[in-house]
Amino acid sequence: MNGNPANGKDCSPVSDCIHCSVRHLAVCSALSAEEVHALEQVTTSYAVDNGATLARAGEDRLHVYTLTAGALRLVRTLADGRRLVTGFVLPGDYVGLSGSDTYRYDIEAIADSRVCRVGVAQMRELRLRYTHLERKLLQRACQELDNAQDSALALARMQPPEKLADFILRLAERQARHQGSGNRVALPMGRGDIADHLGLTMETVSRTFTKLRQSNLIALPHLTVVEILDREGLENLASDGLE
Amino acid sequence: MNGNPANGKDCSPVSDCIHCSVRHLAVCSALSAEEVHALEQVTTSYAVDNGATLARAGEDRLHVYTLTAGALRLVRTLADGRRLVTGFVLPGDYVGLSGSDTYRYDIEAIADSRVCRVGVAQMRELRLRYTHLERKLLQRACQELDNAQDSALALARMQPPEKLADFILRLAERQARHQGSGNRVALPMGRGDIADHLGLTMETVSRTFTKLRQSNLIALPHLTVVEILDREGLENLASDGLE
DNA sequence: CGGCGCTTTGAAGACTCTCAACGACTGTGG
DNA sequence: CCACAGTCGTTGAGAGTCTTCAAAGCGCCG
Repeated sequence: MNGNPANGKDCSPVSDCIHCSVRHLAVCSALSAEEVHALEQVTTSYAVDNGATLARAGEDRLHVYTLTAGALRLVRTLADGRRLVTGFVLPGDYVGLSGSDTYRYDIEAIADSRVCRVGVAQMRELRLRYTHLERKLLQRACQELDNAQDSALALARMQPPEKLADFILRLAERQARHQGSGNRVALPMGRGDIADHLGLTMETVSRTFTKLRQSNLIALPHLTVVEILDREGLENLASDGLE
Repeated sequence: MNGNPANGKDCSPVSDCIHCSVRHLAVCSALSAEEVHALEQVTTSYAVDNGATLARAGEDRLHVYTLTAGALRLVRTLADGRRLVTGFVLPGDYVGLSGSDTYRYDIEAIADSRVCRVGVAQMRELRLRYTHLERKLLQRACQELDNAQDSALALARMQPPEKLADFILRLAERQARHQGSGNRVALPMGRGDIADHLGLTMETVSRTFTKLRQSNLIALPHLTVVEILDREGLENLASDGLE
């Protein structure tokens, strides 16, 4: 509810990137110890409460972020309230690859989170100074582009069970980067968020979860946890892409 | 029909980038005259017949392309034939921003075209040598990312008339970069391609065209030409994005 | 001029959405 | 510790929209 991420407590203006738990995942991994030091000078680490908004669509794009803990959602809203959740941000992800001067989506925390914030101007300077960083960002942008195209395929042409299977598998793969967790997938987002990410309604998402459960493809030990029972079956459903 | 782009005739192994008609639009614009010369050494300009396939999904990603004339489509196909046209490529556009070792879509010519082809290895070398180029590619990747997110919003949440209005306006904007043409938009792609780009059927696209025509928003002087009669009305339909 | 491919139009049907009520879980206050 | 209220998710019935299937129209090229 608090629009301002700076909540006084739990905000360290100078960070400790070297010991960062997601450094191996984040774009910072492109930097040497010395270069990381330069990054620290312009980085602020913030705690962000669940439900807080980091930025709103249309505002001047003043900062870029790297998530170190928790989860964010990127949301675009049409005039009449129709929503698209462009993406979910997990620890190690970078938010700031855009050609626009203004934010193109709201950035909202869906769990108690922690972000590293850098001004776009400072980031630009770092990019110019350290070509590794620019290279890493390009690489990241290409990956996100691939990812966006996968999402588009799902949005345009898949049926609800296929969409959900695809979503679960891709989330599982992303989480596997952190914990080597096998078949349990955490769902930090609500059913409505999943619906707005897959172009469905919350009701359809709910019905589809039950369908997958009744088919013994997944189990739902908790509202926020999916257990993959039949990975092959899920992958089969998600069609696994190309012809 | 011809899978091999090299058709013998009309293929200049050494190009003339300096006088290229789309140089101001393409990524090459980041290069100095001298640097362009280095690019020329590794570039081949090909004529590509309408209907020809430049690459297939799954093949090793050996080349990147810049389109200098004509039009291409990028196509992903599911096992059962469902298609998504990921995007249309117009002169000046770059095809090759991907994190994958293999092509993620078929690249097909939908008009008699001409491309500049560069090997990925050579391109990588140029990127390392000329940081302008890498910077330009990052900028381009960010723009494409923005674009992909706009497409996702349309795919997920817009209704057919909104999708089509949005599509026409965005195509018009892209074509305006070339000819300063005002209200006439060329449609190099067929109705089926538009359908597979917007997540609809060909029939729905056709019906929606007639609807927009009957609403006096557009005219269709030819199958392949749209004339925008009421730009404001179209933009209104397309909702123009944010809340 | 005739044939072929693409597009348009029409009618029936399937699917998801909408609307509505029920159920489960969480956190709070008595 | 229990009861309760609020939020979020699930389940059900009906309606609307796009799709599917089918046929006719149009333009292009031989």
